[in-house]
Amino acid sequence: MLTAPQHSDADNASTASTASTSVGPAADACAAPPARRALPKGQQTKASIVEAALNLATRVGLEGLSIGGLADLTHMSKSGVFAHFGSREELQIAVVREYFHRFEQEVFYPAMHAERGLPRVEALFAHWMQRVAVEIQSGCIFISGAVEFDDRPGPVRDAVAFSVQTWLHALYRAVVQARECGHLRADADAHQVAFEIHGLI
Amino acid sequence: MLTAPQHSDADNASTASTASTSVGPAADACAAPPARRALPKGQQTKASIVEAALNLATRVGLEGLSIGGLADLTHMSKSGVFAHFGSREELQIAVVREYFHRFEQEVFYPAMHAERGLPRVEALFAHWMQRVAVEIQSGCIFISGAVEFDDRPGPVRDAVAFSVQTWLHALYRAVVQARECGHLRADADAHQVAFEIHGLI
DNA sequence: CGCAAAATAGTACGGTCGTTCTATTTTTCG
DNA sequence: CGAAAAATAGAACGACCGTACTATTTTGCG
Repeated sequence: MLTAPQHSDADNASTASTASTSVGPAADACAAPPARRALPKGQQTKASIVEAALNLATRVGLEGLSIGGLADLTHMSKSGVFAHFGSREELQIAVVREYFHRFEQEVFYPAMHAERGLPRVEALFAHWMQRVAVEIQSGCIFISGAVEFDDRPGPVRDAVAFSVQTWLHALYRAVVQARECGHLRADADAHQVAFEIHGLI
Repeated sequence: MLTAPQHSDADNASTASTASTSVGPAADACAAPPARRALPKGQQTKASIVEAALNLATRVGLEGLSIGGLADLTHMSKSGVFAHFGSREELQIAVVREYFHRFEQEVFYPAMHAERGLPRVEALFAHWMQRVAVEIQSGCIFISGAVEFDDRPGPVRDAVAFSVQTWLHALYRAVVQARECGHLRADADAHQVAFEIHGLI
């Protein structure tokens, strides 16, 4: 996990990350040996719904998501889709979380294999750029979400803000480390640098 | 006008700029002497509707505009509001145009009083910043609009794109002039400079 | 298998939306 | 003033939305 204060993933039991390859804590209550149980049908389709929602959201924004639309895309009934989330808001939040999760997987973790310091900062930047390049023509959910929920307080806004801040903080730490390693001038303002890198994108 | 290829304002007859102080062509079919005719009631309320829509849109985005909502804000009936535009899309376009118009008035024209070259570029930038500062906490329609209509082709998107491009082009010209005046190094990429100024905001 | 539980479908309700149509009021102008 | 024209109101429509409720199907497991 990035720098999450707490994530409360236990009570939710199903953020529906495509494959529950347990990135984090890894220890469920179930002490199942290496024999991977086929994940209960439900979460499977829930994951596919979130997948579809993710694709859709990058094009129409979080606010453009509709349960009926997703029902069509996934060839299900509206109520079938609805049942998995309980509300539209929960669905939006699930999408944000999943997006964040992929961001972790595709940008953050790979970059951690680079040496501390400037190389790591550069790796973060490179992976980020790569991801943005793929998304070009669609849109980053964090950005569009931030605009959409700019002044609309609520859980969805919170989820977006949390994700963005967590990411920004990780970027900030990498910059600090780079300075400690002497890769950056000692008088460089780490916050400022992180912010500017962010702004570049 | 900025650098508008053509604007087709004649057929529309009523972009409802608060006061029709005829910035541009100035020559209507009516050859009225200095005696300003009170503008026909209709356009007057249309202008006030656009005004309200402008305020609303900076907070909820172009996509968040609803005819019913505006009807409440302006103490009119939905159909009363509707009649002025004929469609929601037309209303959105009217808002974009009005925003553009104010941008002209408050950013572009004042800056033209500055000397050609760097001073003018700086004036453009300063007025722009000033406007953004006032809008802070609400939002620039051009930016939110660009995000919202990112991949939703249609007249509204076109209107937004046209406005942004026109503005950007004006900025570009100012930069070119600055270079010609020797205020900027000759090898500076004008497009790049304009783009980066834009990015700063 | 067989049965409980989970997943999904189906239907319906109340709400908002953009739009249309028809009346009524207000403005404009000869 | 008075008639034509413009502006506005009001009610109704169909579409879509999120959600709640009740069947029905499918899954998982002893």
